[in-house]
Amino acid sequence: MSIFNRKKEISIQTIRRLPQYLRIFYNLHAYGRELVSSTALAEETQLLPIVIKKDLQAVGAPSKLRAGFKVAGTIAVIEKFLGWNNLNKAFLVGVGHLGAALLGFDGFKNHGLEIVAAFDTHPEKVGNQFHGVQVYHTAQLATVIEKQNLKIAILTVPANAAQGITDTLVTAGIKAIWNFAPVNLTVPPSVIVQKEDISSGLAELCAKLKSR
Amino acid sequence: MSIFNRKKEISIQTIRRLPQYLRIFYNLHAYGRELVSSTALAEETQLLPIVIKKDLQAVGAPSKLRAGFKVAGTIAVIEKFLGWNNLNKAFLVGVGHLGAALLGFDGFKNHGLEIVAAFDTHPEKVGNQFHGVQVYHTAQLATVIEKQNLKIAILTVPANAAQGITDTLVTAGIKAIWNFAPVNLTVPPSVIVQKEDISSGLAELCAKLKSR
DNA sequence: ATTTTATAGATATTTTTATATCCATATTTT
DNA sequence: AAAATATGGATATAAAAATATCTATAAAAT
Repeated sequence: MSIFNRKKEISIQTIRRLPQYLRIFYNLHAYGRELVSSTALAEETQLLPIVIKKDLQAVGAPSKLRAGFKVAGTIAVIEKFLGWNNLNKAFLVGVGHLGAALLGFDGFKNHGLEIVAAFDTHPEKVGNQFHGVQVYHTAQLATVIEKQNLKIAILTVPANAAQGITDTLVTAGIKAIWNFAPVNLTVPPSVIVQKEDISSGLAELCAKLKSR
Repeated sequence: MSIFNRKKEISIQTIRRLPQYLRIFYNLHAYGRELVSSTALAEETQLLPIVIKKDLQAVGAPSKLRAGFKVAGTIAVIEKFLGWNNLNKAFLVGVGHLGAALLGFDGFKNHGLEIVAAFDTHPEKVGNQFHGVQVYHTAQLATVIEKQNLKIAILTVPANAAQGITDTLVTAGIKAIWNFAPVNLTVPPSVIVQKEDISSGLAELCAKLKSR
């Protein structure tokens, strides 16, 4: 490996903090602020200034020495890094409590995500709209995916259905699955799976509570 | 600090993996399995055997040399470590899409959590039940908290309301807040805040997707 | 004009977390 | 009965992430 193709890797923890920064920068921008220092951000985020400084430097946020990071420019680089500067079409499978809640979450527009279709098997859901999103029968998955050339799936089905649906998604050419089902999905290496599990957070909370 | 009161700290990452183990152990137990090896668990979880071994050793899971970890005994130590062996009463503030979804999530029983009350300000919600949980007006927060001696709050209100509600909760003597609002709450050091933010997961997903 | 100060920038250090290696032993295989 | 093997247990190493330290500089204060 030469020194030329060695791009500076950005750590996962840094990536996970970016949305938080982005939110704050949006607010600053709305208020007309043009510069903000890492110490000011630290107060807002309850992180250490050095963490913020390194995170923003890692994504190449523009700055002015002794003055802070440039608000507009930093928004641009974070959005570009995450691909949130234009909308990715996605769809959701499993219109249960959580699935419906996600369909109703309008914050996704700011996160580069547009949910264009939903799928379920229950007759009383299929054919209706949830928060403006049309619900199709799961049997139509492959067809709709192909027709609309969709790449991102949000999986909010019960645990026992998750792997079956996943196999269908993979066959249909899906590139990324945001998995809210409490299962470890088996997929080929070319497919990205991002697992979401709130019980981890609850475990953390309970452990801290116990040790008090 | 003497060497005596130095208890082996369990890492946060280990704690966050415990619910996953617990789920698998519940299944194994239901199937009558008495022992399971770290290699078998590794296949199921897609983690490395060494990670699982160290995690389980950290919480003091009982094992049999050359045979694996004892299913029933490991369930017991994990549950005890997390305090999930008996139910903690909790309540939820903010019966929006996400709040309602959480009220409908019956998996909390396995996670040591029982939601006994909900709060909101919308007249059409107050006085009704959501998934069997009574919704009170937010103005009654302090009263209900005190009356039922509640310690854990689940916060699913809009960002702009979060800090105000939090101040009320703190005054009422709440010990832990599970925060789903995209805000950094300010609380006294005695109060635990566990922040939940799905946009971090989405950022991770998008970053991986871009770098393909 | 001069001094002070807050900051990005760069580098170094520490801590945390993940991974690898070796060993003793109970189980399985031969 | 003997040999091979898979495993927990213990320790060592490596990688990742967080934190600290130092420097140059532009802005603010004097």
